Amino acid sequence: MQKIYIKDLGQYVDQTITLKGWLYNKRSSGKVRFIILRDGSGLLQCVVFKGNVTPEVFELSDKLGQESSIEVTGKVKVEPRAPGGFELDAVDVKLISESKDYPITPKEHGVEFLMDKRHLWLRSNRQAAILKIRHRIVKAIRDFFDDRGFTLMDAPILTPAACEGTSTLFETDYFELGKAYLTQSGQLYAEAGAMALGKVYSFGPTFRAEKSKTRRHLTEFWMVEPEVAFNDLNDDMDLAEEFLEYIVQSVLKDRAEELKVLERDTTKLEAVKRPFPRISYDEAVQILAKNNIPFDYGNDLGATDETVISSQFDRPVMVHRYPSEVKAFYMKRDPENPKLALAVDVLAPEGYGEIIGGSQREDDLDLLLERIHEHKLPQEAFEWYLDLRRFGSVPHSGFGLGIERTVAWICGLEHVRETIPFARMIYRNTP
RNA sequence: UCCGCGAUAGCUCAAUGGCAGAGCAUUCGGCUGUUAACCGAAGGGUUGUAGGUUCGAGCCCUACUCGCGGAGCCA
Repeated sequence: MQKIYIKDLGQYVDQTITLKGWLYNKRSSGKVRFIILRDGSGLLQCVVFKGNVTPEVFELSDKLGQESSIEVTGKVKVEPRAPGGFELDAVDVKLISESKDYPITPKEHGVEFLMDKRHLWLRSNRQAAILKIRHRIVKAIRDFFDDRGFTLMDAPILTPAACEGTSTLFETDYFELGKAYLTQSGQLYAEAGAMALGKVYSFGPTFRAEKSKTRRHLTEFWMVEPEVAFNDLNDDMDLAEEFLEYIVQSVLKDRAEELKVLERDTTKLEAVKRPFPRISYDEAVQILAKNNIPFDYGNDLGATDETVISSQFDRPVMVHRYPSEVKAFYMKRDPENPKLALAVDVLAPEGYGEIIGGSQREDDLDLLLERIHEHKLPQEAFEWYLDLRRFGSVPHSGFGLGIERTVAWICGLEHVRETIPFARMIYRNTP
């Protein structure tokens, strides 16, 4: 049997149809019951008049608990007052399975309670809107790279050693080979892919065992990492700004309704058009000085520093050429000033912080070896990576975009925990 | 790891050291167009845990547990 969804009701005006779903909320007034039906595609008010249904059905419509699964048959009517523009004049209601004492009521709830009930919280209109926008962002990411000749090449999740040598990693036993670690980045593997296929991207979950406890951190998060052979830092920035513009404009075009549910100020998103401002680390430090923010030259930018810098602009800002000491070993140094790394961070507007980190990679074998020793990394673990410089090395660059921070920014959310179906955080790994 | 804040009904929150309260949810009743509907009634409590001060502690003190916000680190 053909299923009919609420989002398609416009095709069925004045027809009698059957919808399946869950009771989102209900109201009553004497001999009329109003049932708000939720079917995953949208919400619809079903009107149950006492005279239009059997006494048993009228009685049932009064007894239904929130989130009971039901089947409603009725005539589709145009109703300008209703959100979505339609209403169902019910002639029959069938109970599929009852729901008693549903814990999430239409009133306010605290964060802890909602996170404990995350498996049910996903049913709310707001959470559904976030998940649909996340999906649209992921689709935009795949479309963007697929349309530009990139090949998807995912990196392994279990890795033999730290990719960057800095972050704390989750560790697990790995048969006779000792320890394995959950990946913190697919980048080194993407570099191997770029040497094979020219333009690649990896897209998957990454893990950090850092004890970070802020609105921008998860222990498990998703990252997309393009890597392109023969791209220098400027090409990398060109790619990043075209990419972000494409993502934001795709969501604006196709998820206007969901952004409205979230009460997102879309004028802020409409401003996200190329070109993005590009400033050097030195210029960023000057902005901090101008705003009387104490800052020691040579340090990495902190969360408040990033907020101050990004608040100077109405679109994402690209900060490039950081002191190489605070950046990863694989980043190429600026030939014009070897104290600087050819790195770029893209800071989202409105205080959402760093959403992209990228760089041109060190392509010289001897310099890369030097870096590995400077960072006291075990050379044997990176022999395969060094091979990429031994056999036809070329300039190349890439970046990583954090999906959850991007979703939080585009949706205008307070915390990344709402951007992923089931968040993993330092003090929570359930449900 | 560090700094700050918090924990009272299923949920969100009140309660000068002196009777444990409200709204929502639940149950019952009312209303023929409700929009987080509304109106009336009822049930619902070991005040996070363990000690201490006091005639008397939800409230003051100590420790612990859990949570929230932030720092560092990062996307």
